[in-house]
Amino acid sequence: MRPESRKEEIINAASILFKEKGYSAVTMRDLAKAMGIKAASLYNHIQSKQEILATIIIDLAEKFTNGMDRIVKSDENTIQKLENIIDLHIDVTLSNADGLASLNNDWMHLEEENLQYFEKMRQDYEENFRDIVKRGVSRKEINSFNIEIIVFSTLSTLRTLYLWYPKQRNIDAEILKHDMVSVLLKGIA
Amino acid sequence: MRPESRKEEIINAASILFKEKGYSAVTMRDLAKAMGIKAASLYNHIQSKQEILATIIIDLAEKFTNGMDRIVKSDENTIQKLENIIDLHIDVTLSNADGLASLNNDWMHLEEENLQYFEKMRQDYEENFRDIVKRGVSRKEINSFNIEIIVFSTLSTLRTLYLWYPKQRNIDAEILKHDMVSVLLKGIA
DNA sequence: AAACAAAACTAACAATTGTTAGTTTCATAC
DNA sequence: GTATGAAACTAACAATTGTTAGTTTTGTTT
Repeated sequence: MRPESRKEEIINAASILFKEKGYSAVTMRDLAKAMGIKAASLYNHIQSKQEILATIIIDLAEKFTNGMDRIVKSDENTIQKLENIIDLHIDVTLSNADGLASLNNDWMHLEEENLQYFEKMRQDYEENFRDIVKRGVSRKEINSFNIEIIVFSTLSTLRTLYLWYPKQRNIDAEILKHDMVSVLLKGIA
Repeated sequence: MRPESRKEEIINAASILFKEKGYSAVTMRDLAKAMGIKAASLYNHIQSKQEILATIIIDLAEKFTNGMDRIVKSDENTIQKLENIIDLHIDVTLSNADGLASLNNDWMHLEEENLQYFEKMRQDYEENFRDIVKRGVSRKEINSFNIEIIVFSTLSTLRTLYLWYPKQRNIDAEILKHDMVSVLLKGIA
């Protein structure tokens, strides 16, 4: 394991605080106290509070974007693609559950270019997802329920994984993936 | 339609602002500007910023609690109960989509008794939900996937409805209920 | 027109905010 | 042991925060 730089330590501590109270409610003094130093000392390592938020969110959004691009390019069928999307969300959630809270709840506090960049990535992601579902319906690979409802219900479950996963003790990632696929794709009734 | 009291107008305006930026990022001056008055004037109608948040969240949480209590007491089967829960979420979402943003994202900024009261209601709600699913599995009314995953995926979809519903133009509530039941209970693949 | 209540206003407060400037501490390399 | 760079510190700033006190406006009722 590569030792964390001081900057990475600060960003990880910030991720946890942002998850608990939200970006706006966390002060630089809160963050400093969590690190065991004074607020001014943070600025030896980071440029601004905003930079911390942007780092957390943009890095994660790019992981999703890159993962989705790979899946879109692949020549698998619809079910396989959906399974890969579920995998992607589980992998990202396992690697940084804290940061996902900021991505989901504090993206609107990004400034300027980063806000636009994020919104573009999110929109593209949803459109790729929707296209996969659409194609699956037209090929009769999945049931022809209202497409928007399929997209919404699946995506909202995957996006909320970060809230739920940490509460499940020692659930194996592979088992989680398998059961997730079952519930989301095969229904419960 | 009963005319809104000034206090209700303020709370509705606050719900919209809280949805857009979160409780902590909305200042009393922001809220006043949205109302077309000065910040100090708000205090002729409300006691504090905190009172606004508590009113929004507690009222909604009680709607869910009361609805769930009715469903639990009923002698319908598991599928019917789940359908009624979906109905409940859709009804509450239609009646106050803005306020649901605060309930979902800003509940941790409630103070003291209200925070405890809210957390108790949320916990009871989830336990009632889980018990219904458990009973459904043991009676073989629904598939025996991992119960926690069923609870989580269904609940996260229903809880996120408030984000998605306003973007769907003129979708009929009855159609929404029907399709929602199909997707959540019968699966998509 | 006088009285009254509702609802707005101005002015200010004490506390907290993100951030900067300049200085000191401390471990490591020479 | 002295030089160096990383990382902490103290002290302060200008702006913004929720809120209060006291006053004026507005519209309705007598």
